[in-house]
Amino acid sequence: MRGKVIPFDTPRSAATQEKILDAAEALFMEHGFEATSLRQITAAAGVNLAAVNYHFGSKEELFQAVLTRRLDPMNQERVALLTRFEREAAPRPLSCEKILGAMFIPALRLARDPRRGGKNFLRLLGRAYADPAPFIRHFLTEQYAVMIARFKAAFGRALPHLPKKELSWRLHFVMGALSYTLAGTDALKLIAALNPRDSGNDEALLRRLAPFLIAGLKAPLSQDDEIDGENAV
Amino acid sequence: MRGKVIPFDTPRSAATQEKILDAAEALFMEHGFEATSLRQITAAAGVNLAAVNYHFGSKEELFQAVLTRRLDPMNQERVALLTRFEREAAPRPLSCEKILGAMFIPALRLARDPRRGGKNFLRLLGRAYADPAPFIRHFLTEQYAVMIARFKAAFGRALPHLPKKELSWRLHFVMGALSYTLAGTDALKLIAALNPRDSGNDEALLRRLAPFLIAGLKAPLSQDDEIDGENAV
DNA sequence: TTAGAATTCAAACAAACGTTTGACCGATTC
DNA sequence: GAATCGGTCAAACGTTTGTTTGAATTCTAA
Repeated sequence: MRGKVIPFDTPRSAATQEKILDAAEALFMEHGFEATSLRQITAAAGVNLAAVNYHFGSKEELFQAVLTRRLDPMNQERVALLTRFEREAAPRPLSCEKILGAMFIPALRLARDPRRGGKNFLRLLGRAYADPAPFIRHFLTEQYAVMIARFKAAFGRALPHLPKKELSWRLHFVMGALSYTLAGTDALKLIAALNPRDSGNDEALLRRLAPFLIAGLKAPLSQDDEIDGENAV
Repeated sequence: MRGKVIPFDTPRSAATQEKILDAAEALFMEHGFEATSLRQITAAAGVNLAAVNYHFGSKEELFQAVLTRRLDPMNQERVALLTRFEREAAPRPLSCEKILGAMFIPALRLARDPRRGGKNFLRLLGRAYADPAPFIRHFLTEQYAVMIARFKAAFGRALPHLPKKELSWRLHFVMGALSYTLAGTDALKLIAALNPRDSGNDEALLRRLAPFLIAGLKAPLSQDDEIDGENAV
């Protein structure tokens, strides 16, 4: 037999699946994919060890399910928001601020909603971005492809003077700063240390990040912007 | 007996140690810490399985040795370069460009030098930044503490209008974009796709990154820079 | 109420892990 | 030339890993 049959969602099945997903989300976030065992997950979820393979097929498929559960709705929300902003602004092109807002607001909403995993999931997502496992990279690339393409087009209209190549790079840097920030164990501690009032919510963090990224995106196109290495090398 | 005795470096010992470090560097870079086994490493290095524990004590200590070998000299070089730039510019404060140059140039030199691991090591470093393992985070924090403090002070002088809190955040974002960029499996492919001429060297990548980050660092201080969520939430 | 499917469960599977051991080799030293 | 020491080696250590199995249990439907 090739492959295995994942059962339908009866009420009973859905309950244990959710317990597994919740426990896996927390543990994968804490220790990463490789360092988290199915025994830890099933113990934390209060279900039998075999339940993961029964309901999800394998550890890898469980990980993908953990990501999909939150990521899919969030990315759909992002595209929908971008579309709405564009319609509201038409026929004028959208500003960088608005576009970045369309990326951040759904993430912020998710971070604020404990029922949807809250901050935990964003940290997991940031970690996944840096994970070397091929199946994770492949999964994320697929999951993000349409959204990224959509936003790249929007940024292209907002920054018409930028060559496509340069834009691709800058968006790459944006994703980097974003995922690193989200993944940050240290970042959350940094927040708490610097501004105890904001402690515990990623919102303040992302609101700090946005102006930084916008300035980078809007940076003048460099003919030859030295980092001044000539007299040093 | 607490701990174990790591032998002195006789010529024979040094040779196998280096073979192990080289193989470990490549494999840790490719698969991460957890997903790389000592058997893979010793097989690739052409040494006996027990050699790792004999020469380094444990897998964790091997990983730290892999990082230290390159990171320690590079960070010393960074601080030395910063000091030199400051002396040359005195009594005027250093520009952001120069400061960032002091961070990037040693990294570029390392990336260009195949004898020192070249690109491989920078990718490994980027990965390590995102690794959840406590011993890695602890190690990096210690290893970077003095360098970061030194650069933060320099940036503080270059951007006197920025509150310390804001500066801490922006430096955090800089480190994020930098490490994500270095770690990027995809980034290198991106380079090759966008500009085959530059293919294979991280230099072009970092030269693109610098202006982006400088613009972010210099971004005006936001009183309340909306990402415009009010009418969307 | 009973047949049958869906789910749970304890137990076992083979494989891989990091680490340790004790015999063995080769050079250096007394 | 015997003793010593640093180093290598094959083999085994005890755990832990993801996955599978087949019997018990719970639910569903006729």
